[in-house]
Amino acid sequence: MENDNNKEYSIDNEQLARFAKAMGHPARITILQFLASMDSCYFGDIHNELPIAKATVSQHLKELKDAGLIQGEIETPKVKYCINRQNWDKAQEYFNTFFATKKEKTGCCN
Amino acid sequence: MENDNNKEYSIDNEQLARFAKAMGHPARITILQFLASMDSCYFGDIHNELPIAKATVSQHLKELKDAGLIQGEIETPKVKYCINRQNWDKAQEYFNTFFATKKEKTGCCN
DNA sequence: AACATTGTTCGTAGTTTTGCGAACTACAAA
DNA sequence: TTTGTAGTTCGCAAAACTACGAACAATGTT
Repeated sequence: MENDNNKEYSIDNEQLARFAKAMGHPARITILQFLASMDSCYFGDIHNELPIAKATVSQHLKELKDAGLIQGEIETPKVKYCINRQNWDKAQEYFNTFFATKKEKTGCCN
Repeated sequence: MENDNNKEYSIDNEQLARFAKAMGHPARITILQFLASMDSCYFGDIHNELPIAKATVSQHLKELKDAGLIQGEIETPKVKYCINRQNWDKAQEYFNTFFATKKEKTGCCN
């Protein structure tokens, strides 16, 4: 009988991959780091930190928002962004757990 | 005068984004976790853990190798893969530092 | 009302990613 | 020599990503 393992990705792995993917671009890393270093700030300030057009910045912010890492709030006429601390902590935990993976098996080819 | 900040991504941010991007797919997370849990194993064992064709697995492995997170070694007629511990540790440090970002500024919109 | 400010959304273009089957390479065994 | 095993590479297609300028929306100012 074939080894019909659970051939799907676990929810945790999906979630971790999702966080990682959101962090998978230097502009988004820069945005996250910038936001993490303060309470909050406006779109314009973020745009000012980056070498790309505002339309592109807006897109990156949307992706980070979709991944749950940041949140935005309209403060007419500006838009204030900040880290979503809850998910930020969650992401940190995911990464910590991931890198803490211990060698539990002997390896399938020893 | 315009605030002509350093409009480029730092090497560190590029590197972190690179690692994150490599981790930005559930299949690759699964592979990394699998390899991290043992000393090493063969392509076939990895393929066996995943719900995708071998050609696709091979591609994912190549990406992880390019990102420096794993390494492969021919052991005719098989190919043995393992975590690149040096870069793994480096990645871990990058993520740790990233998530440890402290609020040093008051925020540009307080 | 006309204009300025702040961002988002749209349309477009080019690149990259993801995935697969088929073909191929390298070696070992029958 | 033919066959089998273990993976990689190729060629292709669909989807997603990255980026930009232009157009737009929402509000405030003159």
